[in-house]
Order: sequence, then structure tokens, then C-alpha cells
Amino acid sequence: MPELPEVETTLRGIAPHITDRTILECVFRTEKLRWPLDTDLCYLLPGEKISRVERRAKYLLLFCGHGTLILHLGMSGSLRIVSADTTEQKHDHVDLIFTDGQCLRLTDPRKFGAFLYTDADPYTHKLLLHLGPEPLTDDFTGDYLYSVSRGKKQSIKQFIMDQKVVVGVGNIYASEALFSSGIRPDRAAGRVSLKRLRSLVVAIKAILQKAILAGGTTIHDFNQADGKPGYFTQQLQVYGRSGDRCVICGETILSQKLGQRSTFYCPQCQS
DNA sequence: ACGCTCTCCTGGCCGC
DNA sequence: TGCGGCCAGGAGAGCG
Repeated sequence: MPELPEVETTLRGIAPHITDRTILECVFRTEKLRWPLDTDLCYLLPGEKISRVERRAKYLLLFCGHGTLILHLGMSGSLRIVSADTTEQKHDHVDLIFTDGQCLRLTDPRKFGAFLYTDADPYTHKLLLHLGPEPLTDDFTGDYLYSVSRGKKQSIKQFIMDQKVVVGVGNIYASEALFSSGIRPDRAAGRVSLKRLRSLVVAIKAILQKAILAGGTTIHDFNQADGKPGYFTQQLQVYGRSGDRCVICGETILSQKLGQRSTFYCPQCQS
């Protein structure tokens, strides 16, 4: 569920509740998520104050007095603000309890998420160091995409999902953006023209922005445990629609696997 | 360097 | 209704 728009929505939702709050207690209810949880944090974090919260790619950065928490929601994670005495439910793996009685609770059925801590500048952490540009900034342009894609045989869809190329384009939005810009997802990245890459970049920005706008009102849907697209389903043109008619030309939408991931496209509109 | 495959984990859904 | 198999929106690790 968490693609970039959901992470951004989460950031906006939690930041006002945890900024300038002091941690009273850190509770782990599982040994590991994607990586083992550092139990030292249970005595290192109490007394630390969250000074600010930022997002980089799909990572959330919680700056504390002496270090920074690096969180990732994986495929099924969500963060909520609850009262510290709210009974935990299945898959509630981490609580960050504050002195004002509020609690930041991490839920993640599939345990693909991350809850890490670093003393150093988090942007130099190896998970963040080699990330590509943010898609919604002016650093992400068709000309940039053109320059880094020349000679690449990898499919354009896998290419734009590579976090070193650009961050935040997940499996759903990759199919949607390629449909919107008329590019077949299995076309080699190095063989897409500058003109079409400019169109693709415009499409990526538009769809992410649209989803962020939709996200604010639908954050409750985050709790859905299943793997289905949530609030954005109504607006999807090709994702999950194989066998349906293309909304533009009426041709049958096809699907194929690219890099183990389901990919959807219209064979008529995309070339 | 590049690109491919595997992997972590739980749960929902489909077909038999 | 029960069970096995398959699928899921991320992305790092390891390999050739």
C-alpha cells in the first residue's frame, strides 16, 4: 500500500503529533522486521526529543537529539498516532511512546518494513546515499531521464522503478504513467526518445501529485490488510485491468511479468 | 557496471 | 469448509 503518496500522507499526518515531543518509551513486540530490531534503542531513545520529521524517497526520518530514526513501511506497513493505553493488535510491532501520552504505532503484517537508527547524518546512510532524485522536484526532468537511460537495455518500466534512477515510482504508478505517455513498458529504456521521456516525466509527476491530493482524505484505508489497491483503484486506467477494454481505444488490456512484477498495458495505445 | 533472480513475511483469494 | 497454490503495491543481496 505505501507508495510515495502514502508515505507523504503519513508524514503529514504524524509530524504535528511527534515534533518537539520527548520519547518516554520504545516498545518492540517482534525481533525483526526486514532487519533485526536493535534492542539497545529501548534504553537509548527514552529522553530523546524528536526535533523534526522528513521524508526521503519512501523513507521517513525522525531526527532525535543524538541520532535519527530511519523508517520504511515496506509493502504493508502503516503508522498511526494512538493513545499510549490503546490495546495493541496483531501486527502492531513497534510503539514509540511520548511523555504527553501519545504513541506512534507501527503496524506491518508482512514485516517488510524497517525501523533503524543512525548516529550519523542519515542522508549518508547506505540505504539513502545512492537514491535518485525526488520525482516531484525540478531535478527530475525528461532531459535527466534521457541522459541516464542511454544505452540501457533494461525495460523502461523496470528502469523508472529503480530507486537509483528516480525514487518513489512503485509498481502501480509505473504502469499508469507508461500508459498515460503511450510507451510500451517492455521497451528498452535506452530506446525511448527524449520527447517521450519528457512526456513520461510529466505523467509521473501528475499521477503522484494527484494521489497525494487523494491521500489526505483516505488515510484510514491504510489499515486494510489485503494487498489490493486502495483508494486509487477508481482512477487506475490499466493496473489490474487485464482483459478489460482500454478506456481510450477499446482494445483489450494485456498483462505481462517484468522483473517478477505484474505489468499492464494497452497494445494499441502504447508502442 | 549491469541486469537478472531470489528473498524476507503474512494474508487474501481462487479453484478443486 | 478445508486445503494447496498463487498472488500482492518494496527493494536489498547476491550472482553471473
